[in-house]
Amino acid sequence: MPRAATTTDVFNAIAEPRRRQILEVLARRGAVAVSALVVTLGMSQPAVSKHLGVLRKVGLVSVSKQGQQRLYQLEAKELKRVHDWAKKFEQHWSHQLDRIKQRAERRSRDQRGSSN
Amino acid sequence: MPRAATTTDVFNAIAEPRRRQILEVLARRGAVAVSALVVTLGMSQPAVSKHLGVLRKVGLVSVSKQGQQRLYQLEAKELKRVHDWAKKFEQHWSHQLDRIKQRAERRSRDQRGSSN
DNA sequence: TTGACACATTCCCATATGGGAATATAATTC
DNA sequence: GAATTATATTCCCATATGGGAATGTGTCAA
Repeated sequence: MPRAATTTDVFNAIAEPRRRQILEVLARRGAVAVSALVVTLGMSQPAVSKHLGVLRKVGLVSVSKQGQQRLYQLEAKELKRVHDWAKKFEQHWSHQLDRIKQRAERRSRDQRGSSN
Repeated sequence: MPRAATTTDVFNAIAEPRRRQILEVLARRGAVAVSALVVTLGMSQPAVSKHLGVLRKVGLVSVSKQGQQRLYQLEAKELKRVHDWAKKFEQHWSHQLDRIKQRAERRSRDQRGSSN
């Protein structure tokens, strides 16, 4: 079995850094035309269109026509799914950070006065 | 340029559903041996080992030896990066949900009494 | 030493990729 | 209609994939 298609789901779609970049631009600027993305990202137009196609297939962006332009817009609710998934692990990373902090504190305490 | 390697970063690593599953199991059960994962996930042992290799390369898990077993453990701080990235878009999805709610409320208000 | 076990690695293959180049399509202007 | 502009699609290719099968490696036990 080969790697799953990038259009399989949000997780596969956002694996590509260029596509994450596109989402970030859309988040900042609202509805953006393809040509504007081409300029902003310094990519070829076909490359941008293909990435947008992937993002669209997984529901991360939506399009609307305006004259001969296509305005792409972020559909953030799909990103909430990523957020929610990662959030499951929240207590784990905060616990681990706690442990690191505790160890650091213990070390500095031990250094200040090992005779205590 | 082909697709980036799965070991490139956390985003590429978690694109694979099996690997997300593995992380979830590790989150629930702490330090887990490979053979236990094989049973739990119903995958072949080489498949599990390969996925663990990917997760390890991007720092999502760590290993420790115990006899002939290898115990794998979640390193959650790398997942925090995913969480933080997605969180950037938080206001977007909550705003969008707000707009949906507002529209729904307006509809029901209009239906209850268009004469008001 | 010889097995037996736990795990990692290698070899294989069908398949999807991202990007460039070229081309197609659609809307606008003249 | 013809030329122009904005975008999408197609064709190409080097490359990485996930899984199965087979094999390698390290550790324990007798």
